[in-house]
Amino acid sequence: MEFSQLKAFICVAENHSFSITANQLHLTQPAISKRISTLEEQLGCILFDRIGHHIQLTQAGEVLLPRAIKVLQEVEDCKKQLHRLNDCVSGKLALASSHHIGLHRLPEILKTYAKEYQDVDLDFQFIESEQACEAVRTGQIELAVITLPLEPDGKLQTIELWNDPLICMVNKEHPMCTLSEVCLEQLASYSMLLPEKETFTRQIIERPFFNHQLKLKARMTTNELESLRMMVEIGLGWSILPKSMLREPLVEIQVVDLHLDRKLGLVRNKDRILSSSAEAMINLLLSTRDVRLGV
Amino acid sequence: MEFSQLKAFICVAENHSFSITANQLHLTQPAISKRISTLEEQLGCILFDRIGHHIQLTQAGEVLLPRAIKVLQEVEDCKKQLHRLNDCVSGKLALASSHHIGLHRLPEILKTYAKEYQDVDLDFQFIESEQACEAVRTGQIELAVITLPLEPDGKLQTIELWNDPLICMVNKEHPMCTLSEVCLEQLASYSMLLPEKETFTRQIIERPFFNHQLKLKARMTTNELESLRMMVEIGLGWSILPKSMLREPLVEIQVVDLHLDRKLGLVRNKDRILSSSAEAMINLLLSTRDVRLGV
DNA sequence: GGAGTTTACGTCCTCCGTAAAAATA
DNA sequence: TATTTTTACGGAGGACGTAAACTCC
Repeated sequence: MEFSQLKAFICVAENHSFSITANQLHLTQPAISKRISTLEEQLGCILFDRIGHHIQLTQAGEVLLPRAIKVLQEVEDCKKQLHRLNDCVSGKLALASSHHIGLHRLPEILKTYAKEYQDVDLDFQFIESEQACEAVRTGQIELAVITLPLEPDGKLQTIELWNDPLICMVNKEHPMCTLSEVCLEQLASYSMLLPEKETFTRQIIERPFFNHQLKLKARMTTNELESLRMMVEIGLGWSILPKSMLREPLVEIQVVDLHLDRKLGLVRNKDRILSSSAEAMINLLLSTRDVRLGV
Repeated sequence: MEFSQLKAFICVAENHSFSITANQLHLTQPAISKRISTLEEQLGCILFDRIGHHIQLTQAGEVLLPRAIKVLQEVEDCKKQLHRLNDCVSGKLALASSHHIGLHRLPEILKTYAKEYQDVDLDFQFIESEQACEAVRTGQIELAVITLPLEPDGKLQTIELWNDPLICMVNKEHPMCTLSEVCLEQLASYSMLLPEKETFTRQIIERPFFNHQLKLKARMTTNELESLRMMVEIGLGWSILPKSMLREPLVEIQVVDLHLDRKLGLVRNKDRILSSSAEAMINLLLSTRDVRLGV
């Protein structure tokens, strides 16, 4: 059974005529005749009585007609809804972010989004930036708002949103506080605290020291910047953290020739088609983009 | 959009695999690949994300899946119902009969039928036998139980059910009652009453007199045998009526070499497919067939 | 004779399968 | 390397259109 056959069948049933149907469907009479007879053959029952030139439905035809109409109606609805997908934001959005961003940057945005797009079923979770990239790569999540990786990934599209300057900070009672500024060598001589291995932020921090063949005296690592700050606050050593996290009793240490920052932004899979909900989220995020990035 | 495409789409969505789908549908992998890509092209949207070897639905695919399943379900239901038509008696039955048969032969049959086949929507009407034949010919009614025509009609199938002997009857005070039997010539000399022109019964009555070049002295005609009998009863003349209608104050007159009867039965259109309800009615009517007809 | 349906036949197009390439695990 | 999807190409089957036969009005 084919859609074209059902279309012809319905048209013939409504017009009681093969030739009128042929005109309406822009085909020839024999084509319609064949379509109907093929349909009848495949269904194993006659659909029309041909009483001279008068065509009328058999009992089987009467049964089929309303169902055929319903089927074609369904198909039309399908097409309409698919076309409307582009205009209407709905469906599910699997979104992830790192803890730090999720706590400091996203709350306002998520609030606006949830209010604006109430039809979206938002699935939000905290994942480490690196794991988030992997989840985007495998398609488990659609968007991730994270610390962007230093190395581009052929399968991932990254969009920078915010610049997050990183500064060196210590407890105000640290010996370095007496110095107006320090150099990398001095800094490396003090014990310090690092984010966990394999994190993008750690790579950013380590790079300048590596370039100068300096080895860092890392006393501890942790996976969350919040706990890293806590450790700095209780005097376990210096660290490099987002400037926005500076607060009592921490103070910034000026380091010669060290101007670090990390790029925060979103990641998506190049191979995936964007859902309407994800597209809306991207647009919302872009509207909060740092103007400095635009330069 | 084609059914085969929807089938492939559903199968791929369920298996997350083109190759497994190909096996299940007894096709090759490239065939499935093409079906899906054609469907995507026609719908104007991508249905699956191809993330490496992992296949998963896009938002558009998620929208289409339940609807596609519904459409195919509908189609399956159609086929089932059409196949079940043969086993189940339902639908509409447009049936007609002449007054006389409807009043004397059908009541019991209709009662049985209505009780046995409660799903049938019975449309029963009284029509003169000749008009009933015409209505069957044009397809307005499906079956007619009537006095069968003398001449066969190429488009109509007639099935004899009952033999209805016709006898000559008069009011018991009629002069002919004194005779033990009469001949055709004597009969023709008395005024009489005839069914309306163009009726099958009238043709049957007139034929023997016509064959003997006798002219009937018809005083009146009427379209119903009941009223014909009434006229005979009040002494307007003799008539020829079904033997079953004989009653006080009517008596039968024995006529030499006159053995008339009419065949009662059903008529259907050879060009029309029998509905299940009509088939059931035919079977019921056949079970009441006069055994003498079987000889 | 005119209109409508069916049948017959030639052509074109579509869809499938095979084979090879590209990409991924 | 082995598996999966995509692309390319050749062949078979189906669908349409033209033309003619048949039927009915």
